[in-house]
Amino acid sequence: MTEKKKLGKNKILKELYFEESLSCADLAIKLEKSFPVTAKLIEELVSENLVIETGYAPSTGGRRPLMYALQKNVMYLVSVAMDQFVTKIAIMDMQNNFVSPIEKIVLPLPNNPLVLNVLKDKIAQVIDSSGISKDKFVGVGIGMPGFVNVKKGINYSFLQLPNNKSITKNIGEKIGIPVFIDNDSSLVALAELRFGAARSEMNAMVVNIGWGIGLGLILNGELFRGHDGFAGEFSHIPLFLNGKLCSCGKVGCLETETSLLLIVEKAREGIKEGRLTRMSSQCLKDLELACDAIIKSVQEGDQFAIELFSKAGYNIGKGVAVLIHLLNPKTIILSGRGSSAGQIWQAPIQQALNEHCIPRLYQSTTIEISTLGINAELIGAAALVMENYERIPVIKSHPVSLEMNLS
Amino acid sequence: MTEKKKLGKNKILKELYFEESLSCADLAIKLEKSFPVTAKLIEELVSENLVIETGYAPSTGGRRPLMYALQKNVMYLVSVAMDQFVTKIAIMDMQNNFVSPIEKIVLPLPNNPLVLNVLKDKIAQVIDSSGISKDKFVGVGIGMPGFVNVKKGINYSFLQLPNNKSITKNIGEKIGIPVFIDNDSSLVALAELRFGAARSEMNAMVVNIGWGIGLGLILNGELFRGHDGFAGEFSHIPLFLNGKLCSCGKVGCLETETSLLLIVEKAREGIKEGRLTRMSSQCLKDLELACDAIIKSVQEGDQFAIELFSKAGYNIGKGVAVLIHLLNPKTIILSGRGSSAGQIWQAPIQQALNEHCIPRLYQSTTIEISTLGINAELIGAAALVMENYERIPVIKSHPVSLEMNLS
DNA sequence: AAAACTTTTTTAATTATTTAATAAGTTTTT
DNA sequence: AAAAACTTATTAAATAATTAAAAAAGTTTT
Repeated sequence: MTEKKKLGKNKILKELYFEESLSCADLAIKLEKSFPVTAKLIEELVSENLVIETGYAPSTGGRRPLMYALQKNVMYLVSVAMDQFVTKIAIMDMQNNFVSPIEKIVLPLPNNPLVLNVLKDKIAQVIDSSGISKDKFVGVGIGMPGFVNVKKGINYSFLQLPNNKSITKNIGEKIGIPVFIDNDSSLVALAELRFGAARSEMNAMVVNIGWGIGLGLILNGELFRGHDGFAGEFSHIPLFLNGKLCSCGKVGCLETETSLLLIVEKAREGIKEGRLTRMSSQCLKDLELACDAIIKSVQEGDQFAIELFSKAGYNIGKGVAVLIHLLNPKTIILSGRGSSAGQIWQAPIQQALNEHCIPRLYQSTTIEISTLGINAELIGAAALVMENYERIPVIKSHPVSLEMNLS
Repeated sequence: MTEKKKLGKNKILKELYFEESLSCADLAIKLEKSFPVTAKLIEELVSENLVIETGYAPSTGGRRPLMYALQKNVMYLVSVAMDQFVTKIAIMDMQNNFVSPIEKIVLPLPNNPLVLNVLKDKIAQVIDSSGISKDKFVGVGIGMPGFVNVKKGINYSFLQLPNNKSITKNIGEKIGIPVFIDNDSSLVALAELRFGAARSEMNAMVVNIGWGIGLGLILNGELFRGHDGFAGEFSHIPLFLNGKLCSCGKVGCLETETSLLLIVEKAREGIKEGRLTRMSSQCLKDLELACDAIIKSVQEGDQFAIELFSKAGYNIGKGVAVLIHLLNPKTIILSGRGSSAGQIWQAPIQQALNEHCIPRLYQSTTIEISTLGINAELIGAAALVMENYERIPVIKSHPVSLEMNLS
């Protein structure tokens, strides 16, 4: 059927997005289709100018495979990464390149009824000023903190519409392009799974070290979201008997003992108390800059900064010990803003595991630092759109235009 | 192909085991095959006397579907449920009935090199004395505590063979029937998923309240085992700062604050200290009988017994709060030996969730008590064999014998 | 340098699935 | 009460997919 064929073609495009370049044999296996069927679909995609032949790959002991990749300048993605304070918007191509400068706007989410409209306007503006025709956009992917229901397109924490209406629908109607949303930490995990340190991993925990401690769970090779899409509330597991009130209203959450927010606060306090450090109270005023400054100090060997990260790392490790016991992952990936501090995390986390984990369990678990760093969420937002690519109804063929032939 | 056909037939037999009775239309959907193909396979299975027509089901608004079920007395399962002290062996048919009395032997696992041989002899003996011919047994399913690698057939905690050789292979060679092993709590969860309170659930946590606090995770409708098969080590998550040494060598594990073992110990202490209760130190001597006695006392309203369960329940609740935050399940099932105490668990666990869980999360999670009770592990062990049924190579046709026609 | 082996691609033969048409039994609607 | 709508079952023809075999292009071994 023509409907089934389209699905097959979309799957090929999706696979090529995630893998960059594949042979017909590879694709046949991934699609779980026979070789002849796959070859035919590819042939059609090539004639539609959506896919190109990229030449022969080195032989693996036999005939060299002819490789295929996505055509350039034919499809684009809009990716949006929001945190509690700042929102970043970018346009990405099918090779994971940023094709326009990353737009950054200050947009505080809590108690801000204007967020949705500002966001819509900004996305529209970015698309407009890119000069790329709208029908070349596959979709908009948005990552945001809070309790996000992916299927319904609702964020129960921020950006709420009256009657819990779908914000993906709302934005989509304004922009004219399909919209997908997910929790920020889930998208960080998705980015790591598809393009980062967890690539092709079957069981991995991606810890998003940011203003809170987020978690994206990769189970059986897929992002796990739970029954309502709220899985991964790592920040608020009750782990400490410290009597500290958390932003969520409970007491003793993991977040009360570790997070970048806490580190910045403690740094500010320390300086006030006259701790010896290369950091100044001046450079810690703005939250984002403060965070960058502390991480820089860590890398320059500042003892106070290292102490702050070590303590935070140990407490993350206590949380990770719980994860390892419950889910027996192959690897733990440290990602998000805080991961740029790099190897500093390893020792204190490992220490916590030594103390709180059954040896057999932690010995077979590795801890790795993200290579995607601060852009993980943006990459994940783009990946989110392509994860859903089969389900996007509109698929246009792109005939070879004159300019294209000339270029 | 004949190989593919066999696979399809085995899948039908498997589906009928788990669902008891299905129409051709149901099976076509489950197998993801077309109606004609499914109908043909069923026809063959009927003529091989493996499947029987059970008449017409009530109409759901159209022609009444002809239902199919597994033939009786054609296939049997051996299921074995081990705990640290006692091992139970049963023979089950395809309708989940125990066709022989459940054999119970005292068999302490720790530091006992004889376990494997005793187990093999006992299984052989049970099969022998059943009078059922060996070729009617599909397989042996065994649940056991410890770190079990399902695929490799190894238990790293007990029953170890030299060089970490597969115990499933070892037992299988002696018995002459395929053998499968899994962790006890995983099998309890499997039983609940297939025949119990978690039936057809997509996301559920099955808490196995026994001598420890086990956990079986049902994620995306399947039993989740983790990278090495060790997922669900609920008993040993570091949750308390109580300084109590756990059997695992660590400090502050969940198990140090809740388990049936702890309840029995505390009951014994309480009586020694002269607590007012209907229990006597006499009836608490034997561990299993003690446990039964305390649960009976709870149901009879004994205040001391209820107090013990309430405290244990609250601490289980603290652990469950962690599960809910991390995995956002739809339901929590209390199963295993302790679940026979029934509704007594509800209040203290709910209390702990109120205190330690974000409202949005626990409000959409239900807590249910198992209906399978003490036999959950045995049922799960049988289900384990059938979960793997497609992969079992030997499949015999069972021609209608004379006696069968006469009966 | 030839033979044996791998891997990919192509083609033809086989097999499976979908579709459509028919029929039978039920429920809902008119 | 009869007609319409719906679900299940059966069959045959049309369509599509898989499998098997063979060819092509390389690599490795003898």
